[in-house]
Amino acid sequence: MLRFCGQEKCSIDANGRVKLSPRFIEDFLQRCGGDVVIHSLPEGAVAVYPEDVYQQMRASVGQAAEKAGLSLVQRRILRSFGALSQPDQITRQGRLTIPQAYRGNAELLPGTEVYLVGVEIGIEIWNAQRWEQELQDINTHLLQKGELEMAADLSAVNNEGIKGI
Amino acid sequence: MLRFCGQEKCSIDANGRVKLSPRFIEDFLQRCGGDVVIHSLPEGAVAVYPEDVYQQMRASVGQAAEKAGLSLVQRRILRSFGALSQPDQITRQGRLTIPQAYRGNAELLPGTEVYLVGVEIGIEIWNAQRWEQELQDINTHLLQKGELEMAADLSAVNNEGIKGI
DNA sequence: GAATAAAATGGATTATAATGGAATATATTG
DNA sequence: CAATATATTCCATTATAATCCATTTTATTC
Repeated sequence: MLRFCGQEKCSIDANGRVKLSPRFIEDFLQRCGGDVVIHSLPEGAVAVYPEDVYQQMRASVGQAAEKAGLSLVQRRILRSFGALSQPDQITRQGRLTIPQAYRGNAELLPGTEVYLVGVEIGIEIWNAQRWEQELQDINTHLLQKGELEMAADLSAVNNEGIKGI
Repeated sequence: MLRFCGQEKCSIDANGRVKLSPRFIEDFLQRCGGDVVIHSLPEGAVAVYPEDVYQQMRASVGQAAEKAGLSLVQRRILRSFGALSQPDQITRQGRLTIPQAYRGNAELLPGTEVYLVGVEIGIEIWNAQRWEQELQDINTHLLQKGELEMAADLSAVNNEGIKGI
């Protein structure tokens, strides 16, 4: 079954909350009972992951916590995870409060238009304008990659001859 | 479960105390009953660790006590832990007094705006302005890293050619 | 060593913000 | 077009944060 996909446009209420679409609510309830982790992304948006998904992501980066604190570098790593992530709850009405501290960087202040974007392992919340820009950037990148692939296909003829076709 | 994470903005009261957020209070009570160690960080902030976390960090530096007095390096390590750390208590109202001696270096004088920052193994208390700078530095670094990864994705096409066709 | 002054502590009060629920408006479906 | 479902707004309640004040402790001075 396909989870956490599609996009929905909606707005942030006066208290800094978003109401999720029924599909996303269902996805989160089934996956984690509504216990999620909000993560502030450097590209200017926030991600919402089921708690265990976040734990997995976090663990893959490593860094046994207690050894840290000794070096400036390790403290910065801890900060970048600790400060930029925090637990949250999807209420029984399907609402989610965006943490105060993350609103500025993501431009998600009360009243703004946003997109809820499915990213397969969770969702992301984007300022509407920014999301439209991001979509464009993604497209540009994919097109560039496509061009490079076509070029590589041609140059392969010189180097190896044709295998596949 | 996720502990010691997120950020909260608040201010230092007239007597040099901060009131922790309920989440941090809970984290400390569960972890150590409110017995913490304050450590003055060279980057200009103070860290608050549960006592046992601090002990572990301290232990990982080595059995300095026996070797003490033998080398300048050892003596300096002892000093940096001895002089720059001291025990403290989170009161039953969730307040924490910032030791006089550490207020200057961290710019945490009575009346100033601060951030309480979760760092997974404890929290850090930052002067608000300084923290905003630090966050920006962290974000810039993460963004740069991201850009490099995107570039690598493109150049991978050249190296591998097309496999699929 | 006693008295005074300064500071620190703990509690309580007030103001502000977050929360949950319900009602209304809008969109979607049959 | 009617009925249902979903989104948005509003309001009452609760929780939280900041402020103030009385008490205790510590330091200083005579």
